[in-house]
Amino acid sequence: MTESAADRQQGERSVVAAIRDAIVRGEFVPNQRLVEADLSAQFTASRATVRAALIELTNEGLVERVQNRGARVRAVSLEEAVEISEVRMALESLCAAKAAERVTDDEVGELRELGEAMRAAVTAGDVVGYSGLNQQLHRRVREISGQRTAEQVLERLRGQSVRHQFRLAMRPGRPQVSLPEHLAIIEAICAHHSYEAAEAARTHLTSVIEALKAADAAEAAPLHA
Amino acid sequence: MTESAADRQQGERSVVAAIRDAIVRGEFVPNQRLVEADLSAQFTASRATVRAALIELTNEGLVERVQNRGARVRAVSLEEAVEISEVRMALESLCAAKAAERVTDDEVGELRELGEAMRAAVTAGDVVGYSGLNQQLHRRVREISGQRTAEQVLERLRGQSVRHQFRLAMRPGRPQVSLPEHLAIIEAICAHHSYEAAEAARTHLTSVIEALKAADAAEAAPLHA
DNA sequence: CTCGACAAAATTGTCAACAAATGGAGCCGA
DNA sequence: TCGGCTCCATTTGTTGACAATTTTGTCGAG
Repeated sequence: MTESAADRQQGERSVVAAIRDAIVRGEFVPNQRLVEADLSAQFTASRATVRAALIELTNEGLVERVQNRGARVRAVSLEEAVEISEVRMALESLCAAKAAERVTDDEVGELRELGEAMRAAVTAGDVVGYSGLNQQLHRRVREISGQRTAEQVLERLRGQSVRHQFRLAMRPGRPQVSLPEHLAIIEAICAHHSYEAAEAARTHLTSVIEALKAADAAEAAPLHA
Repeated sequence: MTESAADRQQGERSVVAAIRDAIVRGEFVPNQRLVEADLSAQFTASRATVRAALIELTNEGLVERVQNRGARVRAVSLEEAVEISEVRMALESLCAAKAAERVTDDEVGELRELGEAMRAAVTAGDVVGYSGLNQQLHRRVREISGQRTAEQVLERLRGQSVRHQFRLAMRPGRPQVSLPEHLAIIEAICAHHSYEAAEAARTHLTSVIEALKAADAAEAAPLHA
């Protein structure tokens, strides 16, 4: 059951992808030990291949490795999630500003469509769909910025915080808060206002950080069910 | 001769360090092919160990790897160096702001001493010493900020751009320009002025970017020797 | 019953050999 | 001479086995 779709292709690349998927999808929970022999059997790859994959995932920040003590799924604390969001704030505002300078007419149309789709998803109460569009928007802005260094860093950080992001998206009322922030980013970029775009990105990430803290506080005191 | 200091210890960790050192020190030049068997012989480690090291260095951005075609030292173009500096601008200003909020009295003394040492090095014309103090300052600011996520990202980027940084430091007149910028960062942090600290960091990195472009343009036209 | 030493099991680190893929040299034919 | 083909040398990808290390379990002394 666990070999969802990635164990038929072989090779290190696919093993990396398979383990990453398992972690991101929550199949492997935080702090779970990742024993090389077990993974080797589960993904029908040699131990060396698994080992290489674990090294790669370690540098992506998804796995923790200690000498002679093996690897485990890295657990990102609230504190770390906030740190990650702060770095994202710095880098996404940079990307938003650059995107506002470089965006083409075609891309303006594309972004506006994305914005409309997001608005529709929120109206329809489609939380999962909105979450996907959300990621799509952030990725597209990074791509348009042409800042590949920032893009790579942000992509890495996304993997680490995806669990917190998902939890956030599920909180009632959250989409209604983030939607106008996203639309503000889109409008600033489409209007080629780089300073405003950066500021809108900052505002959005500040809101994310606040929501992260609030969500954690709420879940730490589950006395209202 | 090439086994400077890292071939007596054994293990993957030391091989990683040894190869990284060789790249950073310029022993391995950009685009040089890194054949696993050769490295294996040079560092007296097995090929598997070398392979693991190359994977790790790939994720650090020092090495490029293509399937079935091996690894080579990654060459960072001027364009990429500028991108890296832009990301550094975003993150170091974040760290400077945080450092200004959290700096202790002891650390204030330490930073001021560092500043004096830098001033002395410039006065004495000790370019290499100044370069070292420079790195020390940037690292210390990152540490004081307590932003470990940003710290890790910046450390990775430093490795990639160290060659460009070094070239910059060697340009005549450069220390005289960057010294006051560094002192401004120090003063803002020591005064607990977070906004000014961030601004000073921005100013400094902007200057770095300008100098990078200028240095490249000058070296592209070497008609004055 | 607790603590420490010792032994056994599990797990990672390392190695050498084999299989597959790539790039180029040389050859053949037009 | 040039284009394309085959074959070969080089290099990477993968596998299984072995060595070193850590952790766990057990036993006995106090």
